[in-house]
Amino acid sequence: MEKQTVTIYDVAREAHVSMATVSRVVNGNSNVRQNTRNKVLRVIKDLNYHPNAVARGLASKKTTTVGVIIPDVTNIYFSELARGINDIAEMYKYNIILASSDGNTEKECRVFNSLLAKQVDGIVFMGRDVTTNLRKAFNDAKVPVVLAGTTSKDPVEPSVNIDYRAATDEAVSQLLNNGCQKVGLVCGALKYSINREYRLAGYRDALLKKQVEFDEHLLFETSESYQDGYDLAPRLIQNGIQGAFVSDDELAAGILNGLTDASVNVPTAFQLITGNNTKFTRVVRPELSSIDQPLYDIGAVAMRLLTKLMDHDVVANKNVVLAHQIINRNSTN
Amino acid sequence: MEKQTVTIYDVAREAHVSMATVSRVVNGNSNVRQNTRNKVLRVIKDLNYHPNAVARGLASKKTTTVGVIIPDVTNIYFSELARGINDIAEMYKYNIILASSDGNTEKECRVFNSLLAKQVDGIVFMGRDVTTNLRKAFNDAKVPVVLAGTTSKDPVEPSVNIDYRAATDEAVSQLLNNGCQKVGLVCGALKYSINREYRLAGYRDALLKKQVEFDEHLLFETSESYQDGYDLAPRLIQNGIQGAFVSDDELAAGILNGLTDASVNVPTAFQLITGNNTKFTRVVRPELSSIDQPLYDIGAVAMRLLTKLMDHDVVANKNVVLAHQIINRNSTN
DNA sequence: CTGAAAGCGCTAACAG
DNA sequence: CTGTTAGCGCTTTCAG
Repeated sequence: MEKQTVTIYDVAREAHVSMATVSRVVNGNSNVRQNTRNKVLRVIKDLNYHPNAVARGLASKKTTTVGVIIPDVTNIYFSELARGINDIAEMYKYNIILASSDGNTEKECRVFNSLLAKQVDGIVFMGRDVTTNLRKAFNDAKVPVVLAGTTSKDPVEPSVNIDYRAATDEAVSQLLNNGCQKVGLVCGALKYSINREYRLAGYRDALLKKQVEFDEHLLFETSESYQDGYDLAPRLIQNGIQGAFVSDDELAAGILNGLTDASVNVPTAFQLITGNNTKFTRVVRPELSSIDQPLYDIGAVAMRLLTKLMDHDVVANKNVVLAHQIINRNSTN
Repeated sequence: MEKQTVTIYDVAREAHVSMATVSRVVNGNSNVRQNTRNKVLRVIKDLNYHPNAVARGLASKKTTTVGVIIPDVTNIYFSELARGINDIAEMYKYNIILASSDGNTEKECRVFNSLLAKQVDGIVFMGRDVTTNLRKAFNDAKVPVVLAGTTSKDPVEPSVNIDYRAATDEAVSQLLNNGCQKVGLVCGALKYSINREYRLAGYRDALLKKQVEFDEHLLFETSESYQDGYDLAPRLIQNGIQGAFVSDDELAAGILNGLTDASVNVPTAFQLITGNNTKFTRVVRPELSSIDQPLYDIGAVAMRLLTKLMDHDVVANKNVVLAHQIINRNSTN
């Protein structure tokens, strides 16, 4: 006893009008007499008609669906971005096809193409970099792509970020000013432009201003997990560092706890500033000072930018830079 | 200079075969001579043909897309489930349309219907309960729905969970056995069946076994946020409790820190067991003892179950209950 | 303001 | 093994 799907044709027949008219009222086209509209609306309700978005997509060549590529949903940095993206997408009546990339560059390309196959109207990309292959795919696509919280070597694609370089500079400068003789930079793989072109550069900027020479032993490249941070703590101490800027909050939490467990007091003996100001900064003790990135807003603005691009609106600035600040809690003096 | 989309028809023409044949090779149908197949494959590559999933969806009435309803992506409990769902969906070549509900019952219904409009082949629902309206919508839908990490009053829809009642019972029993005279239950709104029908029932089970009388002053209904937990800590102390089972990890983290800041030592003066064993349990100090829910697996199994349902496979048990355990860390003796 | 008709790009019998 | 032929359910000119 399969319930027969009721189509626009059924409605048209029952309402004694044409499919075109039904289509018009469904789509809110004003060119329909009020009387006719009401009649159709009634039949729609009676028949419990629901437009088929797939058919609509095929006919109109617009799916009102956007693709969102995310490295890992369980990473709070990305999920905060995703929430901003989601809320604005919803506001503009777009659905989201979420695709995980695992931060795997090959998979990024694969899911990107699968998103295109689904005829999404646009794509928001989150990742740690944009590889040459991926950039090529972006260019070949006939739908707009915007990067959210994601940098690349050159800012050729539309994007929304904070100024990571300046932010890192500020954080490191503060540490230096706070009396740390040696300040470390702990961050993810330098093969990623976010770390190499922005954070490392900002770190060097700060050093330069203080006329402190760059020492590669104070640069710690690691994966950004709690455990990695915890394990790294002893090495930090051995290197005679009194402070560090850490790219990721979970990583920083690990370092903090590792330090504490090694009886190194934070912030007395070691100061820490982390990079994302996620929930983790407030859960640990002492609470972590952090660069405050407006993650939700970055996602939201990125999605808003995408809607403009999809509507072929003119956008003055395709590379939005949102404001950041440093929030001092108890891991700094 | 819009690039013209190349269709199956273009491929057919260039390869001197029919659309049907092209369709066959694209879909891996074996009924094609190797020679023909190669010829078509070459043309596909030459023309850079990519099948249009929307057209395919309309023609075949299957979109290879599933809907996933989630209260909040930034909630680690749900995002861990989502990861399991995602990975298995990927394995079975399904895309995911992610829809946020904000835990809002009315919105749950709305997004459910919008998912159906998109012609998803099935839906995984995450939430804190299944309202009557929603259940009605589930029943009226002609695609399968499975609940992941989500309970309801009666287990009528397919679902994957742990035995929350037994788990709560165990946790509370342990607290009682550990010498806590008064054990509190701190959980989210009792209007949700997960709290009322399962956690509270489990709490009572434990009490009964120890012949401890139920005291409603030891039951704390609250929203599940870090701050709420922090603010709740003083009240817990005032009520003369020496231990509590807490439904949510962020909530528990707040309580823990609130207790610590009020100079109440955990676990000496107060023991805590939390419910989800997420990252938060290991980031705080002392580390939190917890019920260990296999969140990833719950999501994964739910998605696997959905694939079976979508394929109309026979499934023996539509209400899967996965094993849990209690992990003792440093918030219990 | 309304209707007729031609697709959108693909799958799925059915024939051969 | 391959081709023909209908649609899938809807939008969209184009007439009127």
